[in-house]
Amino acid sequence: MRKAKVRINDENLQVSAEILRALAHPLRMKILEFIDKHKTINVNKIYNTLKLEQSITSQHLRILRLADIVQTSREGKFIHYNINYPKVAHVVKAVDSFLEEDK
Amino acid sequence: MRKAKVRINDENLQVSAEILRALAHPLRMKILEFIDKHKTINVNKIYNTLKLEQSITSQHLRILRLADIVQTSREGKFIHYNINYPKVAHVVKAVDSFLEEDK
DNA sequence: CTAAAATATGTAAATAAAACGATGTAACAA
DNA sequence: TTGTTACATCGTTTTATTTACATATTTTAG
Repeated sequence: MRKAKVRINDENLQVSAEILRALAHPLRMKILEFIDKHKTINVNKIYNTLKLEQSITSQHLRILRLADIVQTSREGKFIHYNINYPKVAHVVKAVDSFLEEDK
Repeated sequence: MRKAKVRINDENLQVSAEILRALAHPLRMKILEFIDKHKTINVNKIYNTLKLEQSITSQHLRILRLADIVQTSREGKFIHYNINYPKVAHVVKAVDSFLEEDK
């Protein structure tokens, strides 16, 4: 099956690299997996369960938010995090088609 | 289509993050794309065509080599770089299944 | 053997990211 | 109100990455 090949310009490279950077941290991946596992979950649960510092957790969540990898919704005092699956799928697809043996 | 869900341990997280980090740099992505485009190519062609410094190019290639994203073969004075597609595919698949909506 | 070409590596300086602790803000409960 | 909980952000220190330049290594040509 022949796949479409995406030719990438410098701006795209910058953006793609930024998103990959956001993913490329063990703690962030762990947090993401945790959110994923629960579909939606608040910050307290994340850092208590994973035994992380509150501020560190918030900072990593911020990076994920800025990269648009997660989304939030407030419910009273709580802020629920959930994964932006379309975005993740997009990233995966981008890396996939960016380097593709079958031209 | 239901996909297999990979539960990931700390070591896997570390390894995945390392590979993603190697990918997550605009210049490295540019170099990778260039290698990809040519299937196999030497360092000279890379830095001359992309207008990069020789040592910087070598240093980024080193990072890609250590992450096992590219492979090399020597032919006389020249060292040919080519992409380790199975590895890239593996990374893509890992990210893909790591965060997967369909459980 | 010596010189030059192709590539890699060492290292210092610059820059960026991470961690840490403290403070800020919003929502709610008393 | 005031206090407390949930979360975010700020300022600083620590650590990692990137760049830049010089030097080293390997191979080949002369």
